[in-house]
Amino acid sequence: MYKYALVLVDVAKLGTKTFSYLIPKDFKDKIKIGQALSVPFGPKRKIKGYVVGFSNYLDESIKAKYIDEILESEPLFDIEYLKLLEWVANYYFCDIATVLKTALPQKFFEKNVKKYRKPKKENAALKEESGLIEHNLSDEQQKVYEEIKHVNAQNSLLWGITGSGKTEIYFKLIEDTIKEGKNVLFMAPEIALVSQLTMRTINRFGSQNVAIWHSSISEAEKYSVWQRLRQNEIKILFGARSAVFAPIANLGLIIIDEEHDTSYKQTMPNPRYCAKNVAKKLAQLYGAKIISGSATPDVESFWEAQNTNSLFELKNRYNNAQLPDVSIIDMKSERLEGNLGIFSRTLVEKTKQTVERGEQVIFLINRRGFSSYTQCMECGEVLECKKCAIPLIYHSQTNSYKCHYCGYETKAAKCAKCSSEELENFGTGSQRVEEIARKIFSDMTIARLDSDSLNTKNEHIEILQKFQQGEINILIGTQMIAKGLDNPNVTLVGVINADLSFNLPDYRSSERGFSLLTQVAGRSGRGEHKGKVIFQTYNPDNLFLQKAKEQDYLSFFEKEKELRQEYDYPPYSKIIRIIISSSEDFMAEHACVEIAAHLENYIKKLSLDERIITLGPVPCVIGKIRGEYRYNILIKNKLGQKGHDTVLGFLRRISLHKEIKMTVDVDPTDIL
DNA sequence: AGCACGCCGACT
DNA sequence: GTCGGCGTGCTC
Repeated sequence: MYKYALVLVDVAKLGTKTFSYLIPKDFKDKIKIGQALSVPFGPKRKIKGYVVGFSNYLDESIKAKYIDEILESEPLFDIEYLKLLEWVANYYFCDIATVLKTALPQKFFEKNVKKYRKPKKENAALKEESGLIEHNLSDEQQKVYEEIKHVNAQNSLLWGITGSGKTEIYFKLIEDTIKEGKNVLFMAPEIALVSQLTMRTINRFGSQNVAIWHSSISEAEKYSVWQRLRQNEIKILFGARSAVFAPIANLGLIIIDEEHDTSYKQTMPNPRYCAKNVAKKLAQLYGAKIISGSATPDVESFWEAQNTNSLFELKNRYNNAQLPDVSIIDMKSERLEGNLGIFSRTLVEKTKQTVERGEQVIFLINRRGFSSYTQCMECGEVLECKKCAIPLIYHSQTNSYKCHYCGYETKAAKCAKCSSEELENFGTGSQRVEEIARKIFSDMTIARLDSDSLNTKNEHIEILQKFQQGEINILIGTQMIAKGLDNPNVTLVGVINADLSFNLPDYRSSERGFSLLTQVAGRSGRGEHKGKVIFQTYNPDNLFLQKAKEQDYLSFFEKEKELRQEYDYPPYSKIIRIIISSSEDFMAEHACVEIAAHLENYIKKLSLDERIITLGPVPCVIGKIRGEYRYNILIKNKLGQKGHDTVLGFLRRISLHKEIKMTVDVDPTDIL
């Protein structure tokens, strides 16, 4: 029996440090790894902590105190789980307490933790509709399924064109895993897709032992699901990004659907983890397998799958549905011929024809709000957020101007410089598309779906349901409608401004643009009728737009790979982005210059400057957010784990003036 | 994070 | 003389 318990204390900044506490005699048999405790800390505080290890030795200079109380009778996690958290903290440059805060249900951090009691009622949201339904796989699906089943690789990538029936293969693998007595984590990029998939799964496997985990699930529910997972009462857990941290007992299979989707990466608070990457570690620790799937895989994932012989392809649409016919409309010639509107004549005509045939239409406009910027007609000033260096976006719905970064909103329609009220809105957002569409297609039913149109929680689902039932002729939406929508009656997709997707100053913008356009094109013609897709553009010659028109991922990949290699971008390097910010512009800049110089020097001294390339400092593309001025250092690491450790090790030793903030983003999804 | 200790300016 | 400013450092 051990004398001391090593306790991870629930205090930020002390994340990686553990404290030793004496174990009282009557606690000896009860204390296990992962147990939540109350411990004395400092002269007059009692705080929460978690057991992360044991020891018999303690330095003589330290006088240990006794553990105060056991807060949960059962441990919250096991040793492997702890290793996962430690790995996340190390890799993503934060402390383990921060990871713990993200990973565990908030209920565990409340002051008065009650002992867990099993809920009397079963989860009401999950209604069982039917038992096990057998689905026949097509020959191609069957072949791919067998291959994945017998491959040795831990991670497999299922690359299947839109509508090829990847889900059926997932289901088959889930079935096998459950038969082996193991459990499954099924991740989808966002909540709407999680719900859709959950319904399908329940119809297939029944509601027993299925649970959901994402950011909109209540804390009480998470708490209860956590306990059920720990007790091996759940066989399939569905979830978004945060579900990688759910403590699934006996994990056998992880499915990552739509793996190209950037919402697997948490961008905002620390830990800025990517659930795909965490899943890899999780699979390693528990000996589980991963199946990722997409029609347009992440360039890095595809590259890796190719190089590890773990790429599996579905070439045909299920039921032999044909891929849609895509055409590009040059909006410049449209203008020259006198059409100054946002809809090309072809799109208007095709829309009318489609709706007349009783089929449905989707318009994609990759920008919410009414316009893209508002300019003063007296002095030329563009309305800008006071706290962020980006334009305010006019919203016709609320008749106000909003900052899409900090959420600032104002009704004041006045130029900040000359107070003129002569303002004009330029550019096209989803609300303008809706307004104009309602005029042109006045006899049709039109609905808009973007993050502003969601007044009530269920509105999103209601609109989608109406659309699925054919009550809506035209659905206008931002990228959220490009994902997963499976309506066989949609035969026309119009992309209002295909250029928007490619023009961000970011190394991944081609990839995002290609993937968005391919995904949204894939919504068209999923049923018996062949689909049509129209990309409207001012840059008809854009190479990646051409590739998206041809729906040729492989050719896109080859081209993109060349560019990435030329500029040392992933997969030929790993990126670490350091953002230095401060409310004082010059302080941020000065600190950033200094850090960049020191870092560069350090790397040079180690003679690693050939393989660890530092860029910067440069002002961020968005130079100010929420009143904080921002500067960038970009590191391209071609030295793998060693390079990573070198850079993060250096950063950990930096101490900063209190006016200066440093944010480290490992493997960022964008570098704005 | 808190909470103490500690070393300098204006006050009953 | 002391009350209190928050800079610095420690918490098993």
